[in-house]
Amino acid sequence: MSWTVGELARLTGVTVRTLHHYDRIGLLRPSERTAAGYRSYDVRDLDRLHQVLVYRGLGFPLEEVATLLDDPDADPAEHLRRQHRLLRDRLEATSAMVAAVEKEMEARQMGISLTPEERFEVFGDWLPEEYAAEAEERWGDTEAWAQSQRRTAAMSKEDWLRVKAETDDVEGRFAAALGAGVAADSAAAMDLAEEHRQHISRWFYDCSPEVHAGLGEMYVADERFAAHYERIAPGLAQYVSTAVRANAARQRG
Amino acid sequence: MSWTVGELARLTGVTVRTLHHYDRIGLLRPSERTAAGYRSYDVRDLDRLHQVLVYRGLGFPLEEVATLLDDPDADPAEHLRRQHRLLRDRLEATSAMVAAVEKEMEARQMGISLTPEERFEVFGDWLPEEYAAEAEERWGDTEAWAQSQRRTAAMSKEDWLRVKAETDDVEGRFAAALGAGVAADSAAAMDLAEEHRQHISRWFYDCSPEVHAGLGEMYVADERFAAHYERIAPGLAQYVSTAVRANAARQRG
DNA sequence: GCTTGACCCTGACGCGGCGTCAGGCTGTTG
DNA sequence: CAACAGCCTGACGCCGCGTCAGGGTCAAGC
Repeated sequence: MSWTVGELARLTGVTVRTLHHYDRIGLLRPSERTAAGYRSYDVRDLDRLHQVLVYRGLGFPLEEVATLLDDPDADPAEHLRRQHRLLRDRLEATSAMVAAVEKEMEARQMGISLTPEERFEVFGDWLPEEYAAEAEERWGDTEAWAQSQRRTAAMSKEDWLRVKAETDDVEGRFAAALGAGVAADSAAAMDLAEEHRQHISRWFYDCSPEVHAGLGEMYVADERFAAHYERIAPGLAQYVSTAVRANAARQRG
Repeated sequence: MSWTVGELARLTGVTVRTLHHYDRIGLLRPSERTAAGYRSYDVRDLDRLHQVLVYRGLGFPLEEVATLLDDPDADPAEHLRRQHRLLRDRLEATSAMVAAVEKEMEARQMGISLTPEERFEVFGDWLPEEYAAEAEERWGDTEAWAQSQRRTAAMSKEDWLRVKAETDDVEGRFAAALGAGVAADSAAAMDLAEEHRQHISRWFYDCSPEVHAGLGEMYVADERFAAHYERIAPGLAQYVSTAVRANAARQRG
């Protein structure tokens, strides 16, 4: 059994133009041509196309796909293992994004009683603790988010203003410590971190030192957190992150 | 707080060139310029960039991203909902691909005692039942795959040759029936389907009519199955699929 | 006050991965 | 043998940037 371009295209969901292109660049040459010059693809070509499409779907440039598939040292099983690994990475990344979007949605619902102007007035632009549950999920214990939901749902606008004031206070003192050259892993900085942890525990959810350390990692790893702190003072994201993790180690040790 | 191009680029992981581009095409204009003409991005720009990157990551062309974000009727919550939906779709698609690759790997392991040449000699190019577990997963009852693993692991090369001969026989008679104009939902075709089902049950795993019907769906929906049958005779994938499902209905009823 | 080096600007060209004609040959069906 | 679907080979275009080139800006250190 063999196929013409059009048939293969329909079978695999790509366009005829794409197959022409792959022929031209040498990525997938039909194993035969008819007397009239028609491309004729056989089953090996189909197999190869399948591999090409997986790699392409994973974002590889076509030239690299060609070198991968033409490598005589790479057996089919190796391709499968590689593809499996890459697909799982992608799966993880996507579910992280899904979780992040869900948290954003929930955060919005949470603040539903406030008008956009009020929210902006209260939070400046962004309240990092809203995203804490993202860390939670990564470090287990998903009960915390529900807890946070319950507590914050019951909070009045005045409560929110107090939260905001406390947050500003701690963050301001972090920034001051950074500016004064206080080491991020000094006792003073760790005390601030501990205050920060208790602030979260009081207003949002039980924030164990372990969970707090997880948050600390996110303060530099997650662009939104990083941006929040960098906006207050350059280098603050790294500084708070270090202090928080040092404090967590101290609490544990 | 505001940022220069370079700072925003580092913060968000895009390149300066990309930000220039987005400015040029009007997708993300910095809300200010310094006296010297430097771009100055504020927090709203950061927010917008965030949205842009999510949509871009989902594969939207930039122009469409712009219209989405500039639509005055679409509030932020709607964007979040849309993004959530799309991300979940992608998640589903990716995990389907992961499952497919895993099945391929397991199938390879199953045939590990045969050299590639022998495998090719025995199977032609591809044995559809190897992939049955993919259907299994979709219709529950994952015990079947393990059963298949146990049985096939104990099979000799001679057994495989018998399997291959039986498979060819049934498929050949399906093709003949198709060629002879026998209706796919006729009793004769259903008898062939029943034979096919028992063939699977004998050699691989208990294949209930329900599971068989699931396989039947896959024979047209999955390009690899479809290709296998189309290679024997054009239209055979649809034919076998219909016969198998008709037989399943008959067995149930 | 001047240099140095990092950063910013605006063109302009190029490239990957095709989409989309155009102009012409092939092959099956009635 | 006509018609129509499907094949062929150019060739041009588009998107989303990468990558120079040529030149201004700004903070730091001498």
